Amino acid sequence: VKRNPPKTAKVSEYGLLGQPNAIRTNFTTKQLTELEKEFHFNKYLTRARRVEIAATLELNETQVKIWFQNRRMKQKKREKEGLAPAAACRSAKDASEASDQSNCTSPEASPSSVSS
Amino acid sequence: VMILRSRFLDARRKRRNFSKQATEVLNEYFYSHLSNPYPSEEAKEELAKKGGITVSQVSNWFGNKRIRYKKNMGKFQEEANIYAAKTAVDATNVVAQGNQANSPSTP
DNA sequence: TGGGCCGATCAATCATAGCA
DNA sequence: CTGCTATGATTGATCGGCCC
Repeated sequence: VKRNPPKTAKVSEYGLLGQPNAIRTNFTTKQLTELEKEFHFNKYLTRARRVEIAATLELNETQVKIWFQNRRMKQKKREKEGLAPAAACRSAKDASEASDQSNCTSPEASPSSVSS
Repeated sequence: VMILRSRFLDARRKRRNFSKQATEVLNEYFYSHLSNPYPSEEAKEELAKKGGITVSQVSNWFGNKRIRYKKNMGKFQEEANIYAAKTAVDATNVVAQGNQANSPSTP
């Protein structure tokens, strides 16, 4: 249960190649939209689906895999903080959290400021 | 360009700086565990409670702190001296040490 | 033995807060 | 008001561990 610290000799041990390695990929809005859509359909991917999506979005299978992984973690985190801090939000026994977006404590404003 | 983004995808970035209390608690832990600034889940929960913030915020704070500290230790020397000695659970080196005016006050 | 997933972290970046 | 720095949050990607 001990998380280690600086174990990773070097997460960034690339320096000795001079090759712009694994730089942060910037997914396009379209790619993100598609990934998100697929995620709501299935939280987990099958090999076939992964290949398909990767091809469609012009991404690596790994990138698609990692995206889903991070997305699942993100959702889990949201669910967790969406209920805990809302202790005094309602009854504290049931947990009817469906998919996403169901926060009582989200004073989000909708600044409909689009384009410029 | 069109990646103007943020408005819909991350519109929640309406951050507010942490309270003095929270910052105090976090820094105290960080500098008193400089050799291993990785609080356990339990420690994070306690820090969160003490600081009045969420566990995620504690994690974010440590993540940012670790990286930024590493990137420019000199810039944090001052606050390091302020918080360090308090709970010298560990006194391993980091870079430049040598001065230790500890045991000032122990709450 | 190899691949996927989880949990934690890293590292770069975004957007705002805060101060001179 | 302007410019720059401090700082909280987000996220693609990595690392070690676990399971099958």
